[in-house]
Amino acid sequence: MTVAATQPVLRATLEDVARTAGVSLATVDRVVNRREGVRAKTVARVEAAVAKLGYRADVAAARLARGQTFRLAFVLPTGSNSFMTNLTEQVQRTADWLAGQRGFIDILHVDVFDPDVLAAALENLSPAYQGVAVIALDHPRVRAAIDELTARGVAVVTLVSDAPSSRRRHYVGIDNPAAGRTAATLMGRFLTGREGTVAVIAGSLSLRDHTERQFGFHQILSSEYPNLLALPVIEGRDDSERTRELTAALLARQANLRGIYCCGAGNRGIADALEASGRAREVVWIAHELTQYTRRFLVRGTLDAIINQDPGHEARSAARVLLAHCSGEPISPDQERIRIDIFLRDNLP
Amino acid sequence: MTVAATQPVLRATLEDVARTAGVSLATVDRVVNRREGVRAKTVARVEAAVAKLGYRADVAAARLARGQTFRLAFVLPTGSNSFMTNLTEQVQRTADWLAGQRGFIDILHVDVFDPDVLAAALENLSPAYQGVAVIALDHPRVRAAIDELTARGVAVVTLVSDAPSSRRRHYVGIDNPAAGRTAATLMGRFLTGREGTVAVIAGSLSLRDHTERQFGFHQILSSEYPNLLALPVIEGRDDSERTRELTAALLARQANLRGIYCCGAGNRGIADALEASGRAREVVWIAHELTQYTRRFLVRGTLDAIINQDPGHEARSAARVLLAHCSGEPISPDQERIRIDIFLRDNLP
DNA sequence: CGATTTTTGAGGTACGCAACTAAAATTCTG
DNA sequence: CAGAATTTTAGTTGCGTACCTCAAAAATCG
Repeated sequence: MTVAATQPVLRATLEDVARTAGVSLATVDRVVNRREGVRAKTVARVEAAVAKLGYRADVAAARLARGQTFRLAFVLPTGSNSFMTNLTEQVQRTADWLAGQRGFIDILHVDVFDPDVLAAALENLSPAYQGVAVIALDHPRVRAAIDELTARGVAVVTLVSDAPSSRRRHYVGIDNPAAGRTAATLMGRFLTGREGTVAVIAGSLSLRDHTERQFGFHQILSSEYPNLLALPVIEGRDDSERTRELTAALLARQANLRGIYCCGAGNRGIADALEASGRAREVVWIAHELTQYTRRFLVRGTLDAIINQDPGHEARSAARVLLAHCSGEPISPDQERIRIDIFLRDNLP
Repeated sequence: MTVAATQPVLRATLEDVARTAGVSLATVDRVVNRREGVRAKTVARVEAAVAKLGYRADVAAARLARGQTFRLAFVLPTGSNSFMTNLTEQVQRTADWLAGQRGFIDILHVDVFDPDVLAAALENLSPAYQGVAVIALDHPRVRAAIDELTARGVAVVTLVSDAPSSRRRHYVGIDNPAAGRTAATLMGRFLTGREGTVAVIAGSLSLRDHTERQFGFHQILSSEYPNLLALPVIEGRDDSERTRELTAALLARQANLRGIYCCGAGNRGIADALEASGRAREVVWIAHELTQYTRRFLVRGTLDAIINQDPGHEARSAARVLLAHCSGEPISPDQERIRIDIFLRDNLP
């Protein structure tokens, strides 16, 4: 049996470092916090002592001493679908957690789908916020609003939906073209050896994430699965009833429909239409976001796979990134990358 | 635009609560930390003040004041495969992070596959540790060692591989039968409409996680996909060369082999054999754990899907759970559940 | 060399909480 | 009802760090 990395039971403090380096506490403080006014020679002595003792600042003590607090704003959509409801709940949880860490999150409900309303909300944001997470729209006015916030020194991250050309510091969300490609691969492989058409249903073509998913989906489907023909995109406007009607019409019209990829919301409508048609088992249906409804459809076998982004991860990641930016700490891109989850009936959490 | 949950910019402190309740700091402390020796009437007064001011303890200050440190041991396998190497690295990272939080992790390298060696390591563990994470074996002696640690007041969590009948406090890892079922569903659906045999390659039948995966795999394959016949399990002993030979023999023997499910390690051997046979594209291969090798095979198209458990999540989760147990805090099961990831070429992180 | 600048030391305060001791208030006992 | 026993409360200290001031020491310069 070998033991690695055995650490001292008692952690070294700043004072220990000062003693072993033969300097005062103030000097150690200057070196550790990279303040100026210390000779290179002394710096080296102190750093040697730090290395020797394995000194690491106690984050609890540091935070307490610094005493800074953070105010963050999360701009989320009003009302809206199950995914957004979940996201809001997760942001609320994150807020509860952050409250113990000197961070405060205010949730602002805005009609994020109207660029003018969203931009106005960002423009009129209280200057009390050091960080903002926003479900963005890739629209000139919104971009301008984000850029202005950034210029004012406010850290901005986009959440779920990006505005890539803006000066936001970070995007917290999945790679949507890749999500679309993932859906296409699943669709193609689940339909190996079968010929026919595949329908693509989006919420709206003006939503960047939806168009990106479609793009990825079409890219793979057309290049890898020539047996499947993608039909023109249907806009369901994320509305269940409208989506149900459109799906029902589609099923009536397309006898050789083999699959449906829904890259937006309104899944309840698709389930209704599919189950009413009696072709639920035969048609491969792939949708986005794990919700109470999609979960049920998946278990029942109507839905074949769910592409998911974890709203809990997204909320926590956004908060972590904003906090890191506010306190000048680095972030580890690895841990903040939001994964594209695939859920089948068998690996549901 | 509506704003929710606006919080005070300045957080209320214990002193604020004491002032508004008209009692001393010490009394508030007793109430908040549920110590005895406070009249019911006073308790009510304090709690009213807490509620009114929205008081939340500052975790940084609390940790500092408490001043307790934690020592955790992670018992990991010596040498071993890519997954275990990744896991070790992630545990090391977690240790670095914890060092700033008054927690110390020692990594103990042990031959975890030998029940006697593992049990002995656990039995001889220094009493300095308040928590232990161990890649367990479900073996009487190991169980007994875990139970004794628990009896001694040490928090034990099993990592990756469980010992369900022991008194471990928690299992940090995936649901292995579900992982096997997930693999079977992917296999079955990728092979829709084709008939033939499917090989199952395990590391060793004495490893609980491997047998559980097989169980789940067979369960679904036999009930849902009668077109596919599972061959008797091959033991590759997690060794690439041995696995290569076995796979090559298998390919030579079974002309109608349609799929390979490898629920252990040794994937490099499978890739070699498959690619040498020229049937890499035709045979559906599903494996576990995303490593530098499996990633390459997936991108190349030799491997069709990876079932993964995130070692970073597992390391952090184990540390969080142990810490929570040590300081008597509750854990949120939701966040600590390790997901079964499915990776295709398109959603690789 | 003295004057000036740079570097260092010593000491202090504050952060918000936990844990301890001592004192006050209450209840109980004879 | 006094005095002891007990419960309840107040007051204090210390955790490890950040940040500040002021003076002393050292180095640099003209």
